[in-house]
Amino acid sequence: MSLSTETADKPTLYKRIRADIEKRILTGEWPPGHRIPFEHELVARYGCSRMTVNKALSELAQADLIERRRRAGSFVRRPQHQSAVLKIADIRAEITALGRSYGYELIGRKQRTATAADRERLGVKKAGKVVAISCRHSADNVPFAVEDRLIDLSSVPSAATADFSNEPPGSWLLHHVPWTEAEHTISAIVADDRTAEALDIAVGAPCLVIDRYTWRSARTITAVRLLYPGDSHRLVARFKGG
Amino acid sequence: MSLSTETADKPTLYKRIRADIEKRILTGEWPPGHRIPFEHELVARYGCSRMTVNKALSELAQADLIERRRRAGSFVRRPQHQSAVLKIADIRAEITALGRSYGYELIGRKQRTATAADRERLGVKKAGKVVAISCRHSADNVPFAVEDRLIDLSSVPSAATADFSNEPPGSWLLHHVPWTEAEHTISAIVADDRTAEALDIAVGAPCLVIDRYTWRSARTITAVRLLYPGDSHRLVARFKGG
DNA sequence: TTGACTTATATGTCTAGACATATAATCGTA
DNA sequence: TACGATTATATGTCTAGACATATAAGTCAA
Repeated sequence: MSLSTETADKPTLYKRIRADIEKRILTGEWPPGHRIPFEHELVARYGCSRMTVNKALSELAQADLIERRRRAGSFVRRPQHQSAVLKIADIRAEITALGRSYGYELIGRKQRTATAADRERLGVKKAGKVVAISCRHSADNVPFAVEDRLIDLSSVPSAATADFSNEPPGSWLLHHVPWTEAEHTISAIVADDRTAEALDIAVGAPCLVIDRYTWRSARTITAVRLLYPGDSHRLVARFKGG
Repeated sequence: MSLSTETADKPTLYKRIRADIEKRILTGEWPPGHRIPFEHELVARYGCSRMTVNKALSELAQADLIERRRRAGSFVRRPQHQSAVLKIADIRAEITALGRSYGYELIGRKQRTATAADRERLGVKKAGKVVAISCRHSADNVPFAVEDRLIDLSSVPSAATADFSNEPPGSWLLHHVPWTEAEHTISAIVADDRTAEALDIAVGAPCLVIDRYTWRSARTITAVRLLYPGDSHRLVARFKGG
């Protein structure tokens, strides 16, 4: 029964409708399972055409905030705790975003025909050429992470001639390879001798491990393992894309 | 210049337009930065009204696959490696999904007026009542994770009388608290005496830590710390909602 | 009570227009 | 050459209709 709807505000009408509904869901006023007013009711309430409220509701459905069922109506969805948005920034961007100076150091780079271990790591069957890169990222001259990467040259031939001595391979790939899919696996290990030395931490200290496997339409691009000192690094994942 | 567009297929037209464009982006045929045909060109190609192609493009924009710029056109976006969807399942669901038997054991439960440490952990200023719960999850009778949780009773009064001796608090909250927001922080530690005993691992073994902080519209609900054996547990995050 | 059939209805998709608005491009001027 | 004003244009939003379709709800018979 609220009025104050006919005076046009700054945001567009469908956005206002969407925001109104979103607010009621987020505050808990309309709990999961609650039926949202029918389109024709919203049309009457906001004094607009059905296409306008339809656009608002469609976007809420696309964002998984509501569920639409023919003939039944639209309903608030139960929160899906099991998915969260994990921000895994490009390391250079991550460090500079923290206001710290970024340092990069190429430790080793080898080009070879893929070994059995390489093939398994990349998930490919054929034995093609690969580049193996190992490097270290630092923040304010303190080791931040060590990276151990394999690039499949049959998918990214230009990586054969790319110069990784100044640019980290992650940044290079981001700029040279089109849209990709990726899978991240996160685990924890304790530092062995080599890792401890590279990260300048004690042997046996905890490390956070990110294994990222990247492909594009069933074609492997790269596999990378990142090791962070576990007590100083944090990965933050936030539910609902905040 | 391809025809075969006037014979109606099973999917609706706008979905077909969206799928056509998505495919070209995913295969790399249209790389990041590439300008997608103008709406009026797509209108001509598909022989439909502008609203139809607009709906297709709007959804692609909402999914961050393309970027739309007034007067300039629509462009393929650069892949955003820095965000991935992390599936953090309810532990019971996670274990049963693996086909293993789920075991739950309440270790301790205390109700108290929030201490300074509790208040800091929950991010609240006022000293209200809280419930502190400690429990253990197991899979096939092997320790899977230990949980240490704080619930703010001023936000969730019904938790005061809830019985957590058989139902894990995470599952209970999922069913009793409306839509929430959450932030996850992931780190690594080495097991101390108490943790090692609870998880049946060696002292000094790596552990993956998830700290989850949950709230609803600026109101704190719960803070939980989950400890997993780091060498046996893996968190999988997949880019682009696979 | 149960199952099969019918009907009402809310959403799903689409059209052929309209005006608004941000901005890339162009043109003109200092 | 550099800067400011103008213009053209692609997207952004919206309307008042239309028909399609899945399905909840009601109806009727076995």
